[in-house]
Amino acid sequence: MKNQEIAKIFNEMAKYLKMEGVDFKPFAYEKAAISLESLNEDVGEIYAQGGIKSLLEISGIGKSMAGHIEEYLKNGKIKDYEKMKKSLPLQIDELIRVEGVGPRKVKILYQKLGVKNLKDLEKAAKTHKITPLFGFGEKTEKNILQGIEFAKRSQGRFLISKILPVAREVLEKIKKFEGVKEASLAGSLRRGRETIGDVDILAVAKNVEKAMDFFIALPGVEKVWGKGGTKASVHMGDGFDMDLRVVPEKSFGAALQYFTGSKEHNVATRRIAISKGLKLSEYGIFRGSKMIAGKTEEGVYKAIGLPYIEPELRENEGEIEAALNGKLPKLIELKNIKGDLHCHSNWDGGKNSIEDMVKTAMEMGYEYIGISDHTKFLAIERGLNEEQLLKQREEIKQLNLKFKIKNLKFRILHGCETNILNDGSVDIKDEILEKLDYVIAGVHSSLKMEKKEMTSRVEKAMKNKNIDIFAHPTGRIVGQRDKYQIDFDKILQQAKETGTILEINSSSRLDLRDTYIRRAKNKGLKMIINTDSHRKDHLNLMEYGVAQARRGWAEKEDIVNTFPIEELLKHFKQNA
DNA sequence: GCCGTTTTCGGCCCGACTGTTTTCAGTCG
Repeated sequence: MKNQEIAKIFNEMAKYLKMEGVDFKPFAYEKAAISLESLNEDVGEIYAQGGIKSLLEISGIGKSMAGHIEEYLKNGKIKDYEKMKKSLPLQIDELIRVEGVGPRKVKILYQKLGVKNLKDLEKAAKTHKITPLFGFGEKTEKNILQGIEFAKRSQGRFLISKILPVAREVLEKIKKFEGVKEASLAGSLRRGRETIGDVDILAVAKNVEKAMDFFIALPGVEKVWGKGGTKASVHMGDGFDMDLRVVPEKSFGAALQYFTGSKEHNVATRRIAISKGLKLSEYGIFRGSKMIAGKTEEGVYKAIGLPYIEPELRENEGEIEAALNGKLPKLIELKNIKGDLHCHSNWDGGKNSIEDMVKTAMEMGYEYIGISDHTKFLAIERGLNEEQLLKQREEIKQLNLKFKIKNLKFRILHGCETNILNDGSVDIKDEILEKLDYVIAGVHSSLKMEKKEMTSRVEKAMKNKNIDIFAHPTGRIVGQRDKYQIDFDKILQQAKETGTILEINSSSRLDLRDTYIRRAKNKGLKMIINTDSHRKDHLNLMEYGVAQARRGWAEKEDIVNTFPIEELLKHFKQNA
């Protein structure tokens, strides 16, 4: 599918246009990109079927965009884009990732200082070349350096939701390849970590050579790093590396255990093996030279006196002790989820209608969905005001009625995502919030507030008896933004006292993150896993929130949207 | 650059904050 490739180019063209200070055009390019991204059919297919004319039917695609698409499909290039790159040859994406640096600043930095990439930018900032520039200053320079630090930390790692679908596709192909008996993902991807460096795949194959050749010739492979007797390594067009290791069948479990890691967990398990007079390696468990286990992971753990430990727990953060004492958690599973309560519709900045969102939720086997559009403070998301909320409530009421008539067991809940303002109040009147089924509140502005101030700001919001869920509690966005300053212990305490549910956000926020989830669980708090969907296909992100929850040792009972609706409602303040 | 019935031209994605200014541009959500 060329959809994503073209969308990426359109997004970049939008940035170039922004650099030039062009009005509105960038928005048109971004809109076209979103449209392509969320298209279910292959744009190449659409074009092949109906030519330019059918391209024009895609929303946000006009004459000019259709022309670009045609050009790309035919020549693999878009002339206008090539021209832009030539006139300003720099790494926009990289530079823009630095918080506080946007397209306009990038252009100035390039023209005045020749900054082309992150490295140039860092050098310029460190040698204090930025401060004297017109429109810049000391503070900007300092912020840039901080931004670079963050960008560096997250470099080379990819968000799990970007990688897992690609990795799964490859895995399926390998599994189906002739002579492949078994195959599995391993590494941090299998442990469900929020970011992934590279993908590890293990397989058992009759003909190692053939399996390797198949692997390195897969579509999406951009470069082959190498191919040996047991391992092949490639670079994918999506930007990450992927390894395939072919291991003997009798060692598959041991290898899987070893390559799943983490390193810390492996050190601990090997230590236990040693204490029992055994040797654990990626080839198996040995007593002297005799192999006593290794075909399956379960067998490996059993041989050292442990029950099976779920991959998400393998961080040597107490899972070994828990296993020894029979106290391992029974982790929540994706299939336990009965609904999603943080979903946006086209009433605000979302893409799909309430009905479309509902339909998708039903197809997923959910029992309920909660519509929680932004409220008025967030102008960019076209947040709803009091009046609009009431109007929306009417529409939801009608839809619910329709389901009842059709005798379908499904319910739409009506909520909203309010904004916690600087003083801890929210932007919708209480008498309106009271009427909704539930209310989400989140911090969306003044993120650089001081810790004490931010903490009491949120504490105050939690005390509001209409606010049921505190969304994305620490404000971080993976790879983009650090969490804001907040006293998390105090937030946990306040959540406990007020019965506020903490959200685990499945989108690129993945916030709460694993360690915080565990702290919340230990405190006996209830959480909810939501997707924060802005369009229907985002509803699928749920599994990443679940993975994060599993890493935080969460069980079904800790997560309120595993409950049937009647029980779920009991956890909201007004019904408690 | 896209879109459309209140418009085929003139609206679109706005408001707060920051850091820089001396009245505002750029960035962010």
